[in-house]
Amino acid sequence: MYAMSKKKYTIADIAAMAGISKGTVDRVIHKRGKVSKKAHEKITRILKEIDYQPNLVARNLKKNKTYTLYVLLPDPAKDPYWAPCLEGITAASDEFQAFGVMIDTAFFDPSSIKSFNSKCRQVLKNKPDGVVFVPLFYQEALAFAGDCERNDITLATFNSYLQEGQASSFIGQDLHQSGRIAGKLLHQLLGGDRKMAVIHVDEAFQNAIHMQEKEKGFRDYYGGLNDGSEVVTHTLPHKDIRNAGKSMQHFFKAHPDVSGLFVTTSKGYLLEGALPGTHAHIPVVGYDLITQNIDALKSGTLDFLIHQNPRQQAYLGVSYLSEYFAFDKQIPDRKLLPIDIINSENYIHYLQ
Amino acid sequence: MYAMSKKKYTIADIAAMAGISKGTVDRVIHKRGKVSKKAHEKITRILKEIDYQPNLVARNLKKNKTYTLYVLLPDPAKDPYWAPCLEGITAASDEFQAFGVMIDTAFFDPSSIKSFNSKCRQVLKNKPDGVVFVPLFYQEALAFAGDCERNDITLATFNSYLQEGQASSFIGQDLHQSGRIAGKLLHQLLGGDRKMAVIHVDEAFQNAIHMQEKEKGFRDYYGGLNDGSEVVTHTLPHKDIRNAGKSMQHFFKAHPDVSGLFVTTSKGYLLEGALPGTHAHIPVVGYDLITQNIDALKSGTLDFLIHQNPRQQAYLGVSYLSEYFAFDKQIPDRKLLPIDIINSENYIHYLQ
DNA sequence: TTGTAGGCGTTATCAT
DNA sequence: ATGATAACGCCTACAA
Repeated sequence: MYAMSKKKYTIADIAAMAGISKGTVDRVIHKRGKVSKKAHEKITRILKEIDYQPNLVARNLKKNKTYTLYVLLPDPAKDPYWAPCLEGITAASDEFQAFGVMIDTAFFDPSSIKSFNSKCRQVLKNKPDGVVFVPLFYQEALAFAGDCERNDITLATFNSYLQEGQASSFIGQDLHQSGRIAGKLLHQLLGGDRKMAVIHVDEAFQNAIHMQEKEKGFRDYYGGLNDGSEVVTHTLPHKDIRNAGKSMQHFFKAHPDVSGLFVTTSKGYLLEGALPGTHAHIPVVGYDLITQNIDALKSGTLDFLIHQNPRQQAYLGVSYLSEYFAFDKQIPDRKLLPIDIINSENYIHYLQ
Repeated sequence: MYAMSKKKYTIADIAAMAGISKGTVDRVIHKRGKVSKKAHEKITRILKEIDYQPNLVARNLKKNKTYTLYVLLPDPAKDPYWAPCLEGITAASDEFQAFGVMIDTAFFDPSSIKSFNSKCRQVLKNKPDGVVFVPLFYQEALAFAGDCERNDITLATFNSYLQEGQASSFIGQDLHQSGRIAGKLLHQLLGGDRKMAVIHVDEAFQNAIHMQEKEKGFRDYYGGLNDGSEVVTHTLPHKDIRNAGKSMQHFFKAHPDVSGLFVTTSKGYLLEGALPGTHAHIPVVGYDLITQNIDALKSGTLDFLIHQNPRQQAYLGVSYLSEYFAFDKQIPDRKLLPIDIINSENYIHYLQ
């Protein structure tokens, strides 16, 4: 029989034990000074002895402050990747509004720096206590983070990595490792000594760093095999997206011996019908559970998806700040989520 | 700019708006009667209008009750599968003890019904407010659930399914579907028209239902292919475990054409060195992130593991009951966790 | 340096 | 049927 919790003492209890008033105990607990050495020692000893845990409920009620958080998010209407974030935000909002945390959300256009800057100004004008945001544009995000710091606004970022520690927390994934995972999956499907292709497909330049990290991880994995495997890279730039089929045909003409594809963005579904019909099926690993990708998973165009769990990222960002304000919890400055492997049989559970 | 939270009203606010005292408002909110029709109507209308949300912090402080929960768990020392549950329990304990929830844990021997019954009696004697337990022994667990219900003890179960709804909640996985996932993985690795084997390896009979469900899912998947695939089953009973190699050799003599294995328990690592060296590598899918399996994953004996996330199951069980008592939250009567696919590159993120 | 007296929002009790 | 009041544990202001 293994007990994990113990009796709870109140400040009044401690005051009684020490033969001193509650006020003095409180001063010791909060290190406000103005306490005699004797009293300080006695109380400190008791606190240690009983491992005093303040009643957060009472503390919170007393404070009775309401905190405002802003979430700054790429518009899900412009890129469905972000849609699940709303669920996560709503869940956290429901959970913490009872504790006085109010959450507002603002969208920016993921293809417009101007839109981002404009929303940032709007958010700053509202003087929230905390901000959770996606630092899609590195320089601008850095500037915004500086503004927040100067205004004593606590920060959490997710999805994209901004900067070491500071006042800001990061929630996301190890992109390099996710590239390795993609490599492992294709290696498992195909065996060794193969020619593999990394395909970068995206409409926006902000993903460049993401894509590079993923590619590095992928190459890292295949390089480690030392079995004669080869990796080539093909980029489908912005304007070519509607001609994905054409572009891929050219690519396959130049590399007829490629036997597996790694698509570094959520645009894997574009390969539907763009792969040479003459070949047997070519295994493809992609990213993100957007509906088009799930359809492609079911139809067999895509074999595996890597899930970045945007819902959970947003949920955690909001939760961390909420718990920080409501319960004085420490904010972890780095939280890497598991890298989920998805196929046509287990995707459903991740849609929630 | 998308707002998700609204202003908060107190009972005093409402009383003032209605020109009535707080006491009457409280009576309406809690349906205690002894309120005139006129007052009732007026207050109800206001409550609806402002969508009144009681301040849970204040309510909780007022109640100021401490709740006791018991977790009844198979002894991790007897089966390492359960070890991560302790982390989950500790995490939930840390989180909720500030809200007056005390959590105790008791272990039973997973191979001894007597031990289970004895611990059950011990738990009942302590008259906790809630119990989270693993119903490993169906009949005995049913009896215990009945005892709890009679003693007004709120229940949550995890890992094994006990019974429809009632007062008890279930947290676990869709085992049938996890069998399908194993099928899909092997199918992805091997292609169609193959002979596959389901291997049941276990020391204890309590897993029988689990293993059956998983096998059904697996056969269901392969049956759906309609491509000439075949599935055979081999059971390594309790006493043969040390002779896994021998038993598997016999099996392969009878079925030399088997090209993939699905091990329905956490004992997949026993196949290390038990597979015919003459063959090329035979793909194996197993269950659970215990250290031996992870080693086997790294060495290449196992290709994929399915993660049942015992840590999260225990965490959620405790959390649900804690939130029920501390915040009057409803307990979901069924929570199916995602079925995580693990290989040698992504296991690390699931260990913590 | 120390003690005391409210008050946060909700609820239970006791008068009215 | 209704209203006033005290109490939960913590914290702050003010008095001693």
